[in-house]
Amino acid sequence: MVRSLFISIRGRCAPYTGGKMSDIKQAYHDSQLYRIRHSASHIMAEAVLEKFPDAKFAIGPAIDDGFYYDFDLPRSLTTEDLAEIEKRMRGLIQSHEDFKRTEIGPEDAKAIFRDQPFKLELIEGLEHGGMDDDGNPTDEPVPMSIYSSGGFTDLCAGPHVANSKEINPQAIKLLNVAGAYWRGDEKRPMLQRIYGTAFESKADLDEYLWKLEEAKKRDHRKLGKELDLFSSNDEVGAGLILWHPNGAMIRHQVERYWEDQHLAHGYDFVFTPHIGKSSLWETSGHLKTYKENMYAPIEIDGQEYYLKPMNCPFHIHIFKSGLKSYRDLPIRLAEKGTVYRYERSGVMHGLLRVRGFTQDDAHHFCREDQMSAEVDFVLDFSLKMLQAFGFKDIQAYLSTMPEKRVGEEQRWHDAEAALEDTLKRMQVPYEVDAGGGAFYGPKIDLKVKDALGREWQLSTIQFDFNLPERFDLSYIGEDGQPHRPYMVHRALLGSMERFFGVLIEHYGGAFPVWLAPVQAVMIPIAERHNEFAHQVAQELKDAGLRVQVNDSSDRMNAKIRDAQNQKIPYMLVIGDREMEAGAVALRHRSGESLPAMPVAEFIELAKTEIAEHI
RNA sequence: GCCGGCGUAGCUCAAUGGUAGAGCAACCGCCUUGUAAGUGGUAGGUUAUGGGUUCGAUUCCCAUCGUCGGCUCCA
Repeated sequence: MVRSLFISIRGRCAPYTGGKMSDIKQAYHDSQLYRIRHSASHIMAEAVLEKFPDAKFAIGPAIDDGFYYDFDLPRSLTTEDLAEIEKRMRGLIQSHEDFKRTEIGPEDAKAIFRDQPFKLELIEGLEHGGMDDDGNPTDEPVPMSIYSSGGFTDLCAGPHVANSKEINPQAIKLLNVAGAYWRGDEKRPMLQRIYGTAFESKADLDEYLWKLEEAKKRDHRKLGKELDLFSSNDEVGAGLILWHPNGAMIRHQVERYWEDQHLAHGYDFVFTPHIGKSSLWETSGHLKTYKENMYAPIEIDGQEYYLKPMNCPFHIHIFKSGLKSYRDLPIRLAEKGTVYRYERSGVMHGLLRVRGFTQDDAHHFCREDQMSAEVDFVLDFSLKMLQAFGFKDIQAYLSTMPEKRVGEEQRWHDAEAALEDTLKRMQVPYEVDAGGGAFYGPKIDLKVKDALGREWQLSTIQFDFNLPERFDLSYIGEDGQPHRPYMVHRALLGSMERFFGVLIEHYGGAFPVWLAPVQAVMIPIAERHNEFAHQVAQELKDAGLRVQVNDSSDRMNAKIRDAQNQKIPYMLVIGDREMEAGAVALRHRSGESLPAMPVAEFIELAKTEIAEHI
C-alpha cells in the first residue's frame, strides 16, 4: 500500500537532530540524493511563495522516498495547483540557482523571519537547544544557518546541492497534498503538506512511479473486491469486516495451520467471552489506561460489562483458576481472540486498521529459570510461522525500559537480557529502541518485508510485569512458597485481519496453492466434455482438493481468462484428447502449460506443492 | 478526531439546474469451441442518507454516514 512507501525517517531539518541515526539513515542523510530532495523541497517552497506571497512556511525535510514541505496558505490547494507548482519548479531548477549557506545569530534570524511565525518558533527552540530524532530536546544550543536560493531563504542547516543544476528537472514529481498538524500536534494549526519526490535520474523516478503503480495493483482493498475476499458495509459499520467465502477459506487454511503448529508446540487452546464486568477491567487497569479505546459499557442486571479490547485478563483468570505448581510451568494459553477497539474515524484502513479484529493471541506463564528458554522458543516459533507464509526477510525491534514503568528494575533487566540474547543467538537483525518499551514490559516486534520490499509489523512478543501484580498471580515453588510467574504476551500473525491484508499484498492475490480458495478449475472445451470434467472434479475433491468446474457456455479462451483473473493456480483443460486418455492438460496461472497427464499424476503434483507451501 | 478530495447500475466509469448513459458482470437465446474476452437480446438506478435554496436539484448549500490521501494514534 502506498502509505508504507512514505514512512518518514523521523529526522527534521538537520540542525534539530542532535541524536544518533542508524547507519542506513546516516548514509542516506550524507548522500547526494538526500541533498537533491532537500533542495527540491526548497525549490518547491520558492514556487509556492511566488504563487502565494503571504504563505507561512513550516518545515520541509527530505524523507525516505522524497520530500515534503508544510505551509499555511490562504486557500486549499488543488491538483491543478500542484501541476502548476511542479511546472514552475522545473523552470526554477533550470535557472541554475546557487544554494548559499550563511551562519547567523538568533537576532538576525528573527529579523529575517519576522513575518514567519513558524520559523520564529523554530528559532526560539534552537536558542535553547536542538532536538534529537524523536523530537526530544537536547541541551546544547545549535548554530543556526540559513540557505538562500533564488528568491527563497529558509532557516535550515542543509545539506543542499551547491546549484540547482544538480537537480534533474525531469526526475522530480509532486505527488499529493495532505493536511498535517504543525509539529505533529493535533492541538496546533492544521497546515497543508505537499509531498513530492526527486531522484538523480528520470529512470529512477520512473522506477519509483512504477513501484507505486504496482503497489496500487496489489492494494488489498482492490484485490479484496476483485477476488471477492471481504467487504465492509455502511450499514454494518466502519472498520467491521465481512469475510466472504473466498476470504474465509483462506483464513480457515491459515487458522488450520496455526492450530496444528500450536498444538505441536505445547500450547493449550482456550476460549473466552467477548464481554467482561467492569470490575475485571478495573483490576486489569484497562479502565485507567485504555478506556479511550474501549466501547461504552453495556448494562446487564445493574452491572456494567465492557466489550473486550484485549484477551489477557481472561487468560489470566484461567491461569488463576487453580493452584499452580512450579512443575506446571511453562503454561502457554492460546486463543484466536476477537477484540474490539475504538479507532478514531479517520484512521481506519481496509483490513490493516479496523475496529473489530481477531488476534492470534497467547500468554506464556513461566518461572525465572525458564525465561530464557521460553523467549528462545517463542522467537523461534514466530520466525517459523512467518516463514511458512513466504516472509523470509524479517527484522526485529527491541524496545527497552521506559522512564514511566511498573515492575522491579531487576525484572526489566533480566527480561531485556533474555530478549536480546535470543535475538543474537538466532542471528535475527535487530535495532534497539531504547526506552521504547510499554510501561508494563520490554518487547520485541518483528517486521516482515513483502514481495515489494515494504515493511509490515506483524509479530509482537511482550513481557508484562503489570498484570501478574494486579491479579496477584503466583505459583508454588520447590520451596513451598508462592512465587510470581513471568508473563509473556505474544501475537505472531498479529491479527487475522491485518495478516490477511498483508498476505494479499505480499502475494498480489495469487495465493500459493495451499491457501488458494479455489485450487483448480476444470475447463471443458465443449459441452460434450462437461460430464467427464465433473467426474475428474469429483476425483480431485475426493483427494482433498478445492475444485470448480466451469461448465458455462463460454468458449475455452474466456474460461481461461476468467480463471487467470481469479488467479486460480491450476487450470485443467479437458477436450477430446484428454477424455480419450483419462487425462487433464494443465495450465498454470503463470501461463506455463504442461501436456496432458493422468489425473493421478496431477493429484500427486498438487499435493506436493500444497505440502511444500508453494 | 483534524485538513482536503470523493460517493451515479453488482464492478469500472460517463453526463446535465429541466427527473440519467456506456463497457463488463447478471439473465434468456444462438454458436460447440484447444490455452487471456464468439454473438444477439433482456433486465437493472428515489444518482449514499436527511434537510435547505429553486418553478424544478442527481447537479448548488448544510448536516450525517461511508470512503480515499495525509496528520495524530495503533494489532
